[in-house]
Order: sequence, then structure tokens, then C-alpha cells
Amino acid sequence: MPKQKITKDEILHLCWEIFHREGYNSTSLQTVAAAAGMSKAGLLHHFSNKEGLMRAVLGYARRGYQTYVLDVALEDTPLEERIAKMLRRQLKLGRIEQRGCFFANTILETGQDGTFKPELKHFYDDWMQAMIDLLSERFSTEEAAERAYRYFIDYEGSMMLYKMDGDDEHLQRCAIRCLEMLNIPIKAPTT
Amino acid sequence: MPKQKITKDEILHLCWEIFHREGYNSTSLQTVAAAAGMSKAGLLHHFSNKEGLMRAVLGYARRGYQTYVLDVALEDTPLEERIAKMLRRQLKLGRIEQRGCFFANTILETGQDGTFKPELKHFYDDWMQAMIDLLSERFSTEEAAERAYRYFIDYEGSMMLYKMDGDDEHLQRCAIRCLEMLNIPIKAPTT
Amino acid sequence: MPKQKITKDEILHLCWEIFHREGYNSTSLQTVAAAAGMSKAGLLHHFSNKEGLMRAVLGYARRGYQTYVLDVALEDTPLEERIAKMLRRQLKLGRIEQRGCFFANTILETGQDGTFKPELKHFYDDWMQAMIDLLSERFSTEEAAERAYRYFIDYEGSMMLYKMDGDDEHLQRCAIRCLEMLNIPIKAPTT
Amino acid sequence: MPKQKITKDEILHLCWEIFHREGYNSTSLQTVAAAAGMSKAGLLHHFSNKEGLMRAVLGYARRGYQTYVLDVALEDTPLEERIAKMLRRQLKLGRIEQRGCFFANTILETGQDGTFKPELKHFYDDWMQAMIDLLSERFSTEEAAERAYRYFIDYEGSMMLYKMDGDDEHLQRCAIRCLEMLNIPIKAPTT
DNA sequence: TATGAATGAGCATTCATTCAT
DNA sequence: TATGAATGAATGCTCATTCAT
Repeated sequence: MPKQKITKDEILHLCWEIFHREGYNSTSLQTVAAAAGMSKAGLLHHFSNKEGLMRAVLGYARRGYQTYVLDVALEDTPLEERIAKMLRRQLKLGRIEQRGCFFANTILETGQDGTFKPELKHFYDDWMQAMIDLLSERFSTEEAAERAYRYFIDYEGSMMLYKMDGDDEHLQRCAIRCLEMLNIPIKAPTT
Repeated sequence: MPKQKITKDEILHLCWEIFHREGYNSTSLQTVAAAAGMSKAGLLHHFSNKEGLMRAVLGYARRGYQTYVLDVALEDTPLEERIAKMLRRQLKLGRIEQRGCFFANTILETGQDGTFKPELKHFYDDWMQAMIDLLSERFSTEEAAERAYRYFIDYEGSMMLYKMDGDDEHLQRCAIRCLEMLNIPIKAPTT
Repeated sequence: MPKQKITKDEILHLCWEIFHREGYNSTSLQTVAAAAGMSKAGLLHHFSNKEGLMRAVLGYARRGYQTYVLDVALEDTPLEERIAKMLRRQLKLGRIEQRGCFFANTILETGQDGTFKPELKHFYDDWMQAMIDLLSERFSTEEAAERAYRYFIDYEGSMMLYKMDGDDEHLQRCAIRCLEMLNIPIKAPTT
Repeated sequence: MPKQKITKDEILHLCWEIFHREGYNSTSLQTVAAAAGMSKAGLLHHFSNKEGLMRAVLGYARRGYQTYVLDVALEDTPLEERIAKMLRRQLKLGRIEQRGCFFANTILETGQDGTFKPELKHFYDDWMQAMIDLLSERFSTEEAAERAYRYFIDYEGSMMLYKMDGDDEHLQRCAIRCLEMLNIPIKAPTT
């Protein structure tokens, strides 16, 4: 058993916070290492690369998101309640230090070089799958997919505005729209 | 008037393209200077700073956006047509090299330090104002504002997804939704 | 007749102030040009070089020192009074912005490369000559030289201390010692 | 303990020589690194900053001065002999490459911005304390302080002249004066 | 497993200077 | 006479990474 002062998961959590807040490119290994109370070399001993570190962090974030947000969908409460709870938790994450959505931040920052595309896409797929499953309780698969999709877009667009000016109203209005979306009819997707 | 090989505006256009594609932090002055066929020092002769350069680029982008996208709202054609044209142009800009929205990219990359907040907010305000004016032809001011707001969020969220996986369908569905929005009723904003 | 906004002498005066305050190496032509309200190129039109500019400034400073300080020696008042007046003026110059002695500052900053050695030596020779002439009214040439020499060293050493901690007492005590020196016997130089 | 090609103290010694000779501003990290046979980055691994390096160098110089010059005051020989020995060593340091006094050089070069004021003042205080203790063997505390002070000023003023024209006579005459000072009466300080 | 030492490449920026106008 | 444009060289500094221990 390893006698580490700080577990790998604790490092990842810390990294996630920092990358989330500062962005991938703007965060130096020095910063991360200092925050983790270890040396740069020690950090690179666990994760081959800065890129490797980020990949691990994205994995950690995805797992954490699954547990904290998506698994709420499986709870034994009414649909509206579950969605409201998920939404609350999602927004809560974005509000911390006005960080926004880690997922979107990373896409827009590192999108051009497709380094993390797979991880990011995976994140998105998880989200969509969970949401579609959830909405299928009330709607047809096709309509559930469309609603999940709109929900996602609304959430990301709103979070971006929130990151722009820090106005919490963007998030509140987003929450209202998303819940409303459960009751108003939408046209079928035109794909 | 001393001759200049390359106009200040040409530099800004070039910079805009590069910053848009690569991101602010990932773009070095060396890169920009090389692209402009001048030395780093020559570049900094025109713009005090990298930050100053970015500020100028944001101004240039805003002016360009006004001319290319927002001024379409003033053309003498039916409302639907104008909106469709604006949408087409907006999406066209984002499709180039899969760059996405310069505005959103910059927010999510440099949001944490608020360096460019004023310029970015200005961009958003321009957009909203033009769109509200436009939609006021058909809707009440209040409802025009709400619709413009939703339109904006939908556009940004969709563009982010497009940047994630390069799937043009995200943009096409966005266009359809935005045009539909002209005809379907929405609930009044709950502010 | 030239229709200059600022005369060459005004430029030199300004430069002298800046070089005196900031030091030769730490002063950029940009700084000087800005202060003079002209362009760097315009400045270099008058003075071939930064080095040439400094040489001109040293000349200007020497002339100014002659007029403001050394010529007091020729006034028609008692010896003590003239020395006191010279001392007062010398110290006054050094007190401005805690600049110290331009002469010594420049020596210690640029001493290693002997670029300005001639100008600096000239400065020193002027000073010594004027002081020896003055003291010869009361002492033998040889003793006048020795006393002038000690006076100079005391002044420079004190000014350095003043520059170190900004304590005006260093200068006051220097003034007292220098005046006392007129009345106490000294041993002949042992050269 | 990881091996190091060159000791931190060896680096400091080297730096001290270079800073002493060339001045702080005129010395680039590149120069120092090259002299130490390492890269700039390697140098900055040991000292956070150029400023930090200088601070360390000033500390090193102070310690070296204490050992090489000031501790002579504690030796078990007659007063005159100890002073003569200290003087010899002091002057010897200044003669190397006509460097002058590191202390004074640094004051006059970096005095305007008070960056190193504390270190410099410390240097001066050390010197005064040692000299006052020494002279107290023969004179009252008050007179010892006055004599130490004059000694210091004479030394610094003379060293400056030596740096100006490289004439060793300045130093020799200084030595004579300082030794004479032990035997001639001075007036009490008039503070 | 963990780290201090070390580095090459790169960064934004400054500077004295040149040149065409 | 005066200047804006432009530059090569250099500066202090940061970064991700390697390596011996």
C-alpha cells in the first residue's frame, strides 16, 4: 500500500479545480505541483505529461459529474424533482469562482487542436445518454433526444453569458426555461 | 506620410483570424508578426502591448461584425429574410476553420481574469440591441428582448457543440430553431 | 534662425535632470524624447548617439556647474562667505530628488568602460582649479591644493551616504567640516 | 543529495565579481550564467530573480567583507597595525580591476529606486559598528563614532576618485590620512 | 516513489539605431 | 529639421520536460 501524503484522486481533484478556474494553457505544472504540495518532477512521475495529466483530470471530472449530477436521474423521485436537482447541482458547479462549465471551457480553449476531443465528446455523450434516458420516462425517444439536446445547448449558452458578466440571472432564467421545457410542446427535430 | 507595407487594419484582420483560430494565449506575437511579414518589434510599434493588440482586434471584430452581420437588420427586406441572412452570415463566420464564435472563445479563455470584459460585454450589447430592434418590428419590446436573448444563447450553445465535434448539423438545427422561434409563442420572461 | 519648439540647451537641461536622477543606463532615449516632447528620431537628429547625447549633457552640466557653483569663487565677498555659498549651492543640487552628485554617479555607473572618462576628468579638474585658486588667497599653493582635495573627497563621500539613506545630516555635517577646514591646520600632503 | 557542478557560494562569488566590475544593470543574467557555466534557467532555479540574485550577492559580499576586512579588528595586535591591515585589505579589494567599492557602486547605481536600500544600509552599519568598537579602544564612544564616520567618508570619496582616473595615489593618500587620523585631534561632532 | 538540478525553447517586451519621407 | 516605421539584438523570465540520485 502506498504511503502517499496525497492520493492520486486528491491530486486530480485539485487539478480539476485549477484547470477549471484558470484554463488548461494558463495553468503551469508549477502551480499544480505547489498546490499539491509536491515537486513538478513528482507530479510528472504520476502523469507522464501535462497532456496526460489533463486527460486524467478530464476522466476524473467525468466520473465526478456522473456521480454528482447524472446519477440523480436514477433516484426515486418525480421527474421534475430530479431534473430540478440535477440542474441545481450543475449550476452550483459553474457558480464556484464563476468557473462556468469545465467541459465547454476546455472545448473552446483547446478545440482547435483536437487533443482532448475524445474525452470531451465522451463527456457530452454521457450527459446526453443520461438525459435521454430520463426524459424517456415522459416522452418518446426521439422527442426525449431533442429536448435533452435543447436543454444542453441552453445550459451551455447561459453558462457562457454568466462567465461573461457574472450575472447570476443568466443561470436562474436558464433553470426556469429548462423546467418549463418539460411542459411545453416542441416541434420534432428536422434532421 | 511614411509608407507602410501593411495597413493597421490588415494587421488587425490577420490577427483576428489567428486569435480566433488559435486562441489568445496560444498565439505568440512572433506568430502574428511572421504572418504580417514584420518583426515583433514592428508589431509592437503599432500596438503597445499584446493586450493592447487584442483590445484593438476585439474592436476591429466588433466593427466587422456590425457591418457584416448586424447591419443586415437594416436592409429593406422581410423580417424572416433578414434574420435568415444574418444567421447564415453568423454561422459562416464560425464555420471557417471550425473557429466557432470569437466572442465566446475569448470569454471562455480569458474570462477568469477580466481583462477584456468591457470589450466582450460591448460586443454582446451590440448584438442584443440590434436584435431587439429587429424583433420589435413584430413583437413587443419585452418579448423582442426575450426572443433575442434566447436566440443568442441557442447560437452560442450550438456553436460550442460544433466546435466540439465539427458536426455541421449542430449549426443547421440551430438555424432552424432560430427561425421557428419567430412563429411559436414563448412565455414572457420571468425576471 | 531655427524655429524650434525646444532649444538644444533646453533639451540638454532636461536630459541632465533625467540622467542625474535615473542614471545613464537606466534612462532610455524614449524617456528623454517623451520628456522633450519630440520623437526619438528627432532627438538622434541633434545628437548622433546616446553616447553623444550624454557627452553633450556632461558638457552642459560642466558649464552649468561653472556658472552656478564655481564662479561664486570670483565674487567680491570674504573667503568664508564664498565657500559657504558654493557649498550651499553644491549641496542644493544634490538634494534635488536626492540625486546626489551627477559627476560621481556617472563615474561609478560608467566607470568600468572608460567612455566618459575625459569629460568626467575635465569636470574634476575644473572643480579643483577653481577651488585651489580660491584657497590660494589664504594658503600656499601646495596647501591650497591639499585642502581642495580633501574638501572634494569629503563632499563626494558625504553625498554618497546621503544617497544611501536620504539623511540630510550627512550633508550638514559635511558643510560644517568643510568650513572648519579653513581654520584648522593640516599636515602637508605626502605625495 | 543531488550533485551540483557549481556551489551556490561559488556562483555568488562569481556574481559578486561581475556585478562589482560591470554594475548591476549592465550585467545580464546571460553573462552571469555563461560565466558560471550554466543556463539562464539553471541560474534562476537557484535565485528566484535577478533582484533576488543581487540580494543574495549583497549578502555574500557582506559576509565576505566581515570575514576578510572587519574581523581583522578582533585580532590580537596593536590598534595601528589592525587598522593598517584593514585598510590594506579594503583598498586591495577596490584595486582589483579598478572596481572600486561594491557598496558605493551599488548605491550610486541603484540608489534612486530604493530596491537594495536595506542591504546597503546593513553593510554600512556593519562597517560602522566594527570601526567604532575598534576605535573605542583609544577614544571615547562619541569620538570613536566621529572618527569612524570620517574614515568611511574619506575612504569612499577616495575610492571614487580612483575609479575616475585609475590613479593609485588617491588610495595611498587616503591610507595615510586615515592612519594620521588616529593621532590628530578632531573637533567633536556638531550634531 | 520522489526530488533538486538543469535545460532548450519560447515568451512579451525594451532598446538604440536606421531609413525613407 | 523632424518623424513614423521598422528592426536586430538583447533582456528578464517561464515552461514542460529530462535526468541522476
